[in-house]
Amino acid sequence: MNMKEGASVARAKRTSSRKPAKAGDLDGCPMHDLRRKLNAVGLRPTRQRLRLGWLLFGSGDRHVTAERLYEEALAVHAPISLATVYNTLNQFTSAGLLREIAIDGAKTYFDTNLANHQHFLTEEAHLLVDLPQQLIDFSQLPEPPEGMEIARVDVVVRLRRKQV
Amino acid sequence: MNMKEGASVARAKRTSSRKPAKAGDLDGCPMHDLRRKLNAVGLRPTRQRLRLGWLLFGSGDRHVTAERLYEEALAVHAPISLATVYNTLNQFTSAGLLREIAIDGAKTYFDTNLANHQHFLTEEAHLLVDLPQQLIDFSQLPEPPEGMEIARVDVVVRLRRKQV
DNA sequence: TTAGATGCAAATGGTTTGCATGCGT
DNA sequence: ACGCATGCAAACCATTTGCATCTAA
Repeated sequence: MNMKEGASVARAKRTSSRKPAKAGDLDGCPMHDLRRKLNAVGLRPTRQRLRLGWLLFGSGDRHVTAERLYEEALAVHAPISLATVYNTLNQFTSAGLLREIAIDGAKTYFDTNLANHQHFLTEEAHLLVDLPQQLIDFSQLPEPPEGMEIARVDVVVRLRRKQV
Repeated sequence: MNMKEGASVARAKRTSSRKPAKAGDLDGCPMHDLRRKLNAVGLRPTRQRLRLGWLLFGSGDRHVTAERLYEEALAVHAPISLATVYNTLNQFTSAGLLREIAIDGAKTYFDTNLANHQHFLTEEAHLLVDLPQQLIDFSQLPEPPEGMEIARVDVVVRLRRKQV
């Protein structure tokens, strides 16, 4: 069973070049990483979760809404129900694979970048971009009330078109 | 016309004592301030707007949802339609009397504190509290992209019950 | 008198859920 | 085969809107 993974391993044999290619290949294989990632958090690697995972984690950091991801899946002929997109995003989030971003208003964004960072938000386009640097000096966070601790700090820098 | 403002000017003549008790009456009078506040932004001081304004601005800084405000109005026997609460909150906000707070998830909060400040958010209770101090060193805000400027920076410090 | 405000109910839009069917193990 | 996962449609919930009625100026 699972010929595909076998095949991928077989083909993984390249030899030359500086990068530790051989072993790296498997680790670098998106699909393989994905299966591992899902297994690690106890989610079965189903067709739909792999599709979405591929879209989400396939290339750099992303900020997506459920709707957007749904459209992308359609676009690459990987149909999936919108409800499943929502369910999957929520599962990924509570499994710690994604992070929900605090934006007021209607839509919820999901971020594949789990590191501590902040965002630019352009108000019209509703486009989110990671901030290049840390804005907060966490050493001066205020004391939380008795019995509470700081779970996390959300920062959104709202941009508007410059008035001339 | 506008006898009321005339009257206020007349009575505003206070002379003695540190705590201008008697005269303070008018300036301190919530209803009077409210009418002035509404006039200043071009909103007619209707019964409903005065009711809500009284609840909102009557005592210190507040963080409310539309639903909550609606219940409060009922509680003080100042009935008002929920739709009107929403409309009024939005009007107050675009008039600059309130500020919308960026919280992810369902509900929208409105803040009577217009000064630049940040918030604690307790995750279960969904209770918002002003932070006592500025967290951000605004001198180190990153350059916004070409043609954009920073409209504002939202900060939410999420609290959770301390794990023992 | 009349433009603007209100209330109700219906519409909206994002998200969730119930349940029958499908699929991974 | 078993149990979790999926898809669809209906349910949900906060918020908005259309329209007839009311009210402040």
